[in-house]
Amino acid sequence: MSALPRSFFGRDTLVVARELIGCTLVLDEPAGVTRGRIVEVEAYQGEDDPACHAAAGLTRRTEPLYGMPGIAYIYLIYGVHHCLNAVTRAPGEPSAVLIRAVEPVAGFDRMRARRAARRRSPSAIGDRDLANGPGKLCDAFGLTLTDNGLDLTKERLSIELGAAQGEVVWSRRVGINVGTDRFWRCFERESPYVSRSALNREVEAEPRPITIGSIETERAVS
DNA sequence: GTACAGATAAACT
DNA sequence: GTTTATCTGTACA
Repeated sequence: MSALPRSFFGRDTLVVARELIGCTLVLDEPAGVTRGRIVEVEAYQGEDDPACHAAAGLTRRTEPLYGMPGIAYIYLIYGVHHCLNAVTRAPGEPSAVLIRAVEPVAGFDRMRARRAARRRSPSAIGDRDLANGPGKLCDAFGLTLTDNGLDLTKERLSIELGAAQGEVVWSRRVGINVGTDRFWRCFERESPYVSRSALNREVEAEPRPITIGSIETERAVS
């Protein structure tokens, strides 16, 4: 297997989001390889998307969003957790896919150790809870602000092609107070490895209309 | 099983 | 000084 090329990421964000479902996030370290199947993502697209960090325009923080597709945009949220995004579309078109949950495939011990290291009590962490959320995922893969700007088409952290399993559905994005009209979260409906907030959600099935290249005309579902 | 409060730091106003 | 694309422990059913 080889890393997805830059051309994969340099497309419409909703298309990239959908096709990332089933792909494998790969961390290659001297200690071993850590792998997880992506089962849940969210799209954040353009300065016109009020929930996208680029809605505030180009700043030092949002600079990666305006850069090359295939770059990792990692930021700290609530002062505690990190979130991993893959930058999409062409340079100057700020957008990204937030990787929200993966199904652990390899490197269980490293994931468990890194997750446990950031918790107060040493209670056991089940496989389902290793990476079923954006913050947990970054903990499990050891990703921090120092990894912001990593090139996902290179060796250390990459994504390999894969296919979704079962039904794939879309819902509103979570954890935000604006832009909630957009059904831009995509996940495997039957996967036990999606985040808790993906359960019992109003969803719509595929196929859904996608207007390539025009976020203004993107359908809002009420 | 669900519900809630609190943690904590970087970026921005 | 305010905001934030979350997780965890504790409480209760």
